[in-house]
Amino acid sequence: MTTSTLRGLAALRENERDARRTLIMDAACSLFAKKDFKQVTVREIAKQAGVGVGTIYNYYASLDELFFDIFLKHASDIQQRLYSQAQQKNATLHDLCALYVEYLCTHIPFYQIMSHFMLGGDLMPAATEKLNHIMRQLMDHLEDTLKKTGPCEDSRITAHALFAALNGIMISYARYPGRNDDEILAHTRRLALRMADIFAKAPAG
Amino acid sequence: MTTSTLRGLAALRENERDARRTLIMDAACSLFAKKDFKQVTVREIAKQAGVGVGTIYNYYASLDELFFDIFLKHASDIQQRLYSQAQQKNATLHDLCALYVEYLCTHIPFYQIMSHFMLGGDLMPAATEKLNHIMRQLMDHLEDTLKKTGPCEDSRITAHALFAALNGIMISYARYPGRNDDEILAHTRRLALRMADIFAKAPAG
Amino acid sequence: MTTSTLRGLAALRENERDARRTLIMDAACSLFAKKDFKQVTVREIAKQAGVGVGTIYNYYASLDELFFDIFLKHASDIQQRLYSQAQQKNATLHDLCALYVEYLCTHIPFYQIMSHFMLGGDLMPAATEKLNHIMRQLMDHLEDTLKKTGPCEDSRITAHALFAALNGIMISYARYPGRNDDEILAHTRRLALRMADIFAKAPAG
Amino acid sequence: MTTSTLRGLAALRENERDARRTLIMDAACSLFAKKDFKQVTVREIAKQAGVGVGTIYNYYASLDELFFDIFLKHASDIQQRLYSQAQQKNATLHDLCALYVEYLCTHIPFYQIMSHFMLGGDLMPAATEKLNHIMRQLMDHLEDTLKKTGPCEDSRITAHALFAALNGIMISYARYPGRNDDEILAHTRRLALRMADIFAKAPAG
DNA sequence: TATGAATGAGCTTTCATTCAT
DNA sequence: AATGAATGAAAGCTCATTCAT
Repeated sequence: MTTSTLRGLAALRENERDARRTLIMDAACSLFAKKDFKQVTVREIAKQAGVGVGTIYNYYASLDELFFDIFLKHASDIQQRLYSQAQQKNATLHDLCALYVEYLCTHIPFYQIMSHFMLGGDLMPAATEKLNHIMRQLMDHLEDTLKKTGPCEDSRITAHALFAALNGIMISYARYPGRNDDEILAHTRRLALRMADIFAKAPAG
Repeated sequence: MTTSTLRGLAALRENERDARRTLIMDAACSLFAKKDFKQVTVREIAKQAGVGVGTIYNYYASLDELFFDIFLKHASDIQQRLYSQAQQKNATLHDLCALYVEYLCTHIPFYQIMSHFMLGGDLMPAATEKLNHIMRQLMDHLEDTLKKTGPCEDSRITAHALFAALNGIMISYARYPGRNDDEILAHTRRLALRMADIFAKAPAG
Repeated sequence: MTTSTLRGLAALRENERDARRTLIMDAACSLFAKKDFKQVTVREIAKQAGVGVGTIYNYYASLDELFFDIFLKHASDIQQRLYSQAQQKNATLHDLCALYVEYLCTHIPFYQIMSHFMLGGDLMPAATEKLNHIMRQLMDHLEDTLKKTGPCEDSRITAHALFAALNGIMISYARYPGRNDDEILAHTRRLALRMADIFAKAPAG
Repeated sequence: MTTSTLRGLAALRENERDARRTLIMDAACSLFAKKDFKQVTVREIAKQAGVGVGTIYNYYASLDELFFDIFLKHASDIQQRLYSQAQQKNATLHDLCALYVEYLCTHIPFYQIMSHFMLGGDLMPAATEKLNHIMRQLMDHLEDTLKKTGPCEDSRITAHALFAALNGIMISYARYPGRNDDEILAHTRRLALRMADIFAKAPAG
């Protein structure tokens, strides 16, 4: 058996491993549609994924790690979308805000997980680093867009504020009691656009 | 025994009852300092409060009810502070934003509970109504302040946006991993002020 | 204050005490209509009776004692009815059986309590003695009726058998799943009459 | 691994599973000797069985299900015995009655559980069906024996009456206060035989 | 590597009983 | 005598995690 064959096998195995992880993540996500992510149990995930309970622990050291992985996947997903949007001509701050909030609004579990880790979860150092990396990228993107929109002296802090403001729309209105999904989507979208308006006119600082 | 004596006794008992409720709430809050509010158990609260487990159920039908009561108490508290601030001369949007965010920042458990109920908690109808009432009051207050700050056509939606933006500061930075409490307080305060700047210049809509 | 006055007062108090006990028993019985007697709580009884929880313990040392008192009351009640029936001309074994089973069938909680004490309850000596006394009276009554019905050498054991047989109708059919109350009453009644037939022709032994 | 090996393994597992269920049932039954079956707790059963608490819930969804399973096992057991007895030559109604009552008398917990489900327990539909099935079988057996014993027009209702009468012996005398086990066994046996006498001479109806 | 039965600490909640008023 | 708030042991049950196969 040659070295290159070994490398090929290893790659294959790595691929398989990733496929399994994705399988498990997807199973978990599909359960989030039905219930609060904190109520989803390992057993349910295993059943949904069609694997044994123990198998999950071959891929994740704990449930929290699985949840964090799901978070990363979504974060990467949204980054991708924002980047794609930016590639298009004339993409404005409005578009960015709308895209971001719509994404959150249609991926509530992602938002719940993010909240979980930001408000109470104790992340491991490795996770913290990854989180910071993602945040920095996102913040860069926001800052760039803000700069294109208008002059802004302290653009970094404004980017932070914008990020906060958009997240806040979710926490404040994503499950407003007594409103249905369509009403909520309409309201959050409207707020996102208003937020873009306001930040577009943000004073130089 | 005269009528007035009876009334006195009843009042005393009512006071005592309130004192006990406060005792229990305070015990719960003090535990929130150490762990996520969802991880706090009845037993711990009872021990902290120096009462029996059963006693708690003499005052609250369930843990969720206790948590909601804590939420109400804090919501009322912050309303009070905002109102007091507004009474003072020259209270600005900056002051309001700073006060609100500082309050949240120094009462994280309150924010966690709010998030819990807003993101996933199933509130009973009575609770929902109370929640809506509080929200309306707060929104009125924000709207008033915005109007005083400058012309604003669609001031209600702007108030909603401001509320969301301030809450978002918390979710986004209140427990930013790798920073200590002072740094976080400084950062959130700075963001609150920047947010006030931005909203003060909000376009008429 | 004279001795006779004191005696009058004492009697008054005794009456009042009995009235209270009856009040409590009736409250408990009215709750039995809604749920299994084992599920009825002291709190509920107190509320239904319009007295404080502690008051019940002024009249009964424990819940079991209350239940036993209820049992005694019903036992006495049914004795009374059987006795009245016997006073009438031409009262037959059929009448006795029908009356007994109908009584049980319309007083299921009584039957449940009886079962509770016979199958598992540890009675205090005093209670045991009372129970035996009642049983002896009932057995005498059954024996007398059997003797009137026909010659029967070992009439005592036959009385025991009849008593057992009638109770058995209840345990076996009082809550037969899938049948409504009327059907059950009809079936148990029919069985009671058949039982009377059979025992009326009981061999001399 | 061949198909037959797999089948072997599956069978082994099924056997193991049954063995575990039996282990748990036996543990529960052995506790019934000491206390009312309603007072037996999951923890006690687990300890007695030498397994963890959670293990029990791997085999039964609830305590009630375990109890019902115990009931089924005993019901099946007694059916078996009655059937075996019937196979022998000259098995009479006396033999049947004696066997049934003796079985109940030496398996009081079974009788308690039966009473529990018959008097108050809410059975699931599936359980009700099983219960009815068993009852029908037993009743068929009683009816057959009665027919062999003598002419009997309405033999079904007489079978019902006999079943009730035998059960009644238990509820009425199985734990008669003040008598020891031997006395009780002797008395119930005597009553069972008397009952057989009486039913053997049952009028045609 | 995949499995899933076993585990037991841990949860919320109930409720008979007590006792200070 | 009447009260009802306080109590805490005890209940049934859950579920993340482990580990022998």
